[in-house]
Amino acid sequence: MAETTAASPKATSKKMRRQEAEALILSAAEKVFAEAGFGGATMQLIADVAGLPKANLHYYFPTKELLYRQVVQKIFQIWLQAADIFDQADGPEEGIGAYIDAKMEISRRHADGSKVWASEVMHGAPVIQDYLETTLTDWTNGRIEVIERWIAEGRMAPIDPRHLLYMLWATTQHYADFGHQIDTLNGGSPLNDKQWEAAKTNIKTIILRGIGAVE
Amino acid sequence: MAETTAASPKATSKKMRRQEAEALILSAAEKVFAEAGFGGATMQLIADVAGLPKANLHYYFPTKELLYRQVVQKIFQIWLQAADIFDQADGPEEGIGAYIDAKMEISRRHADGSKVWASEVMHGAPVIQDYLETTLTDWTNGRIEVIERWIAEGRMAPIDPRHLLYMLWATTQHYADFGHQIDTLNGGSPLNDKQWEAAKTNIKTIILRGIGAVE
DNA sequence: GGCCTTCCTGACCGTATGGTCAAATTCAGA
DNA sequence: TCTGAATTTGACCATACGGTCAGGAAGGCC
Repeated sequence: MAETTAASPKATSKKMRRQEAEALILSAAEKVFAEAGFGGATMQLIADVAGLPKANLHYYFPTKELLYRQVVQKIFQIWLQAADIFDQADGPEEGIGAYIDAKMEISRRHADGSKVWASEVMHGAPVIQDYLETTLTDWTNGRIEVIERWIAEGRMAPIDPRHLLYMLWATTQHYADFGHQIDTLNGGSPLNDKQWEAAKTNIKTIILRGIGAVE
Repeated sequence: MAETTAASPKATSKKMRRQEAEALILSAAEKVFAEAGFGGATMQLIADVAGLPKANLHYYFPTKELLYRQVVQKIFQIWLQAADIFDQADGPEEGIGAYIDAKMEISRRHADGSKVWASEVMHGAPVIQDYLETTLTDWTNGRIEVIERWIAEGRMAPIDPRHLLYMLWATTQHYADFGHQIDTLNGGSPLNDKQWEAAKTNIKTIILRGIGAVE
């Protein structure tokens, strides 16, 4: 998706619609923010990646911080989408298993976004603190209820739902955030399809058995 | 440890020994790099935190990059120390259990360092790539051998050791790197002793049962 | 005390950065 | 074709940053 929009820069017409210009810039910004962090990223570099003059960026996004904020919000939306899978499931094996699959897919397809999010939270969430306190808190509490119900129904062991969620987030996002380290330990090459499948399988095996959702 | 050195800034004498001055600066730098990232950190801010004039920093650490490199190396040493526990263990339950404890303790006591490391790796490890390729690769391969032996001896299920290690790293470091998110979801307060214990217990329960090292 | 090494620091410099602006360009609709 | 709103852009600005340097201060040692 990120490549899709970025791969079609200023083709025929010289004037862009607001929508596609913003998408192009957001895509470039996501990449640069992921690689350099907020402080290390420069508007000039983002402009170069987007193939636009710097002044044009400021036309669509008045300040660097505003641009950054939109990038983070974009990720958060994707992040939340994986939530649906959780609710629609019948039990822990299906629900948590599918959630792991979904989050691993996000780690693979939206690695840059994941890094931006991680960076933001690591630095104390200066721009999305309100999201953490509202949306994320609500989402978390909702999922805790679901897990507690599963436990009450005897469908999994009495694990603290909160720490289980942290483990799910940590493990899946690790493949995006620490992708470079994993690639290095993989001989310098990114994981191939088979290895991604192996990763998902291993995680699901350990966690689902670990919480007593499977034998 | 970080606080110990930082808590005794220029008391009586005006002149510091190289060793204590460097320790003071490294401690301040770790904090600032963790909060702002490499690009976002400024020598001026580090100097302010250390309580020294900026020019004094450049006396001990000629460039920002050199200072940063030393901070990262310092963390890496601590990181590797937790390895010993792994080897001295008799089996997976003891070895991995103790490793989780040790890494959780590091996450709690050296949260800033962990964040600096995470930031560095996330941005492609520009300054410690050689460490990843040599020391970390060797360490990882050594641990994989140990785990494979345990599997061969039937003391745990046939899990891919590599992905198990990633899960251990991810889960334990999450409590440092995403500490702010966890604190927010905890009502805005840091985890207390009891909660840290609960976290450790939950992680050990899930993983040790998940890999078939306990019933 | 005299000397020399080490340490300290205010003032300074070149550069790069985020952001501004006014003039030019494009294009849809009347 | 004309008009006006939307878009594009090079040139420009003030600031903040990493780093330098020369001169001063401390303190160990004879």
